[in-house]
Formats: sequence, structure tokens, C-alpha cells
Amino acid sequence: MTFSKILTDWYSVNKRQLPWRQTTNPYYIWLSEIILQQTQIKQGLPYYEDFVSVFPTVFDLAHANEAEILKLWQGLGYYSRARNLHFAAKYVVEDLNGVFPTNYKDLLKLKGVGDYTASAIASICYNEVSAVVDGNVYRVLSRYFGIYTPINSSKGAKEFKALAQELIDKKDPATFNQAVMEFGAIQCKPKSPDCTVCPFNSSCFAYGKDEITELPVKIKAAKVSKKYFNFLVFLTPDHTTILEQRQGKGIWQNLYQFPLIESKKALTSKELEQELENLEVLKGKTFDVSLYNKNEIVHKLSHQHLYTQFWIVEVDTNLKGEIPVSKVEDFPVPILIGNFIEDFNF
DNA sequence: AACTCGGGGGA
DNA sequence: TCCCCAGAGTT
Repeated sequence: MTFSKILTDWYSVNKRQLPWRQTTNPYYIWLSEIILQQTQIKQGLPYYEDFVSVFPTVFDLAHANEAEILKLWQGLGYYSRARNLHFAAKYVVEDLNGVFPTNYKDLLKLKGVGDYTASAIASICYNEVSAVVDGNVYRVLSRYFGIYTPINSSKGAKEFKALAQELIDKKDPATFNQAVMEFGAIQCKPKSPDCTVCPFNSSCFAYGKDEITELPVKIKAAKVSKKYFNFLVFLTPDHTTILEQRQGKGIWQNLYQFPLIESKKALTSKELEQELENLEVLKGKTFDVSLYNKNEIVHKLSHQHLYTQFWIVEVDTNLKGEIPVSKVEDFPVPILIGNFIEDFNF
């Protein structure tokens, strides 16, 4: 039996029923693939249901406001996916009359669609023979064939793509692609897979050589940096506060937050009050500051740790740019802010 | 080629 | 604590 045959036989028995497996409509496949980038199915599934429900067609998505899309995306992370989703939807509607590209090459032109996603959509929707390479594929192939090339190197990317392209079932690329990913997710898991029940265990390199824990090889990332965030939660007599939209390039782009003072280290109340003296919005006003969380909240991201303090700033008058506290929940915010809002309960 | 971009979950 | 997740865009 060929690699492909063993794999797809396994798939026909073990595959999970998932909503995006009931359709080949490129809008739904695209939506699911973007949501599932770097995201486990368990986490992404409810977001997929929400998006399909709120935006049943690409036209609905294209005509939405970015903030509305970000709000629905809130908590899922990698928010550029949501912004690019909106951008690409507008492109499809305005430049392509609402019709998705029908091949790998043209799918790549959609913002947020890279090599993996273009191959996934092209194969699933149009039966194009284009192999997907995601984290699952790297793991399955590196273990089965004993490939030690680092998966997060350009050499590795080319090597695994070429191998997957050789192995793919030319008659049914859609099933092969989904099968290899499902196999990686369920059977050939990152940690302690049960190789005794694996259909490949008689010929798998890693299992035979006891190298499961060594493969795949990945170059370690640099150490995480620390940042100190001080969020200013203003409260006025009229029950208003201030939310600002994050500008520029960095993290949480276009999401909202309480006014932020970043510092080199954790600030004391005295030090924070000094900072507030320089704040334009508080010029000539009297205010009272208290620290909401006695212990720093450490929000851990893959590449930085955010040591966070929320400061309640009660002022005696109204403020420029204020919004009613009852509206705070309408804005898309990072989960760090969202958790505070929920806990504080205004 | 290296860096940046989130948040949840498993062991 | 460390690693992984249906990766992509920027520098």
C-alpha cells in the first residue's frame, strides 16, 4: 500500500465531523482556514460558527466595519488575520464581483492567504494538486521519513513542501491534504502519541529508531522580553471613561484599550502620579489614584511578557474623548483588557 | 533569514 | 514551565 492509501484509509475511519467539511464553498473554506491558522480546532470552532452566522456571505463581510469584525474576533489573537480578512473580502467583492479566485496562484493574492492557505483552498474547493504543509504535516513527515532539517528554516519549508507534493494523491488531493492534517492532530500528536495503534508503525522511522521525541527539529526562538504596562481607568462623576484605539504597527493594532503608560519597571503610586501630572487630559483637574490589582497581572504572549497594573483614576469633572462606561463592552479589546472589564464590572 | 504577531491548552 | 496550534507579513 502507498503512503497516501494508508493515510486516506485511516482518515475515512477516524475523521471528525466538522462544519467546514460539509461544504466546498470557497468563502466558508477560506473563513475556516484563516481562523484555524496557528489555532486549535477546539478554540477556533465557536468563532467559525459566529462568523458564518453574522456574515453568511463575502458581501456581508466586505460591507462590515473593521471594528465589528475585530469585536467578533476578540480573544482569538493574531488580529492581523481579522484585518486582512476584511481587506481580502473587500477585494473579492469590489474587484472580483464577489467570486473567489479558483487556483493556488490567484488565491495567493488575497491578503492573509499564504502558501498553506492557498493550497488548502485550491485543493479542497477546486481539486488542485497542491500539497499543504502545516505544523501537522511537518511532524508526520519528519517522523515517518526521519527528516532532521529544521522545520522553521527556509530549507526545511522547501524540502517538506516538495516531499508532500510527491506524496499527495493526484486523483484526490482534497482528501489527502485533510487526511494528513487530521492524522497529525489526532494520531501523530506532538506529545506521547500512541504508536502501537498507528497504521504506519511498521515502517515509521521515528518509531523504529525511538526518535519520536526528537522529531520534528525546530530552531528555538529568542527569549521573551518584559514590558510594564500601566492602564489608566478613568472614572468621572457622570460614569464615563476613556478608551483609545491603538495606532501604528505593533501588537493589538486597531484594538481599543484604556490610556496606557509604559514604564521600564513596575511603578509605585507616587511614580504614577508624577506621570499623570504630564498628561494633557488631566491638566488643571483634581484626581485620585488607586491601584486596582495589588498583584501585577502577567500576561504571557509567545514573545513578550506584559507586567500589568490597572490604575483607577477618579476625576471631578468630565474628560475630553470620554465615553459612557456602559459602552465599554462594545469595543474590540485585547483579552487582557477584556478580562479586566469583566472583573471590574463598572 | 530573522522578527513580530495572541491566546488557550496539554503534560 | 515549555511547547504547540490547519501561518503570514514585514524588515
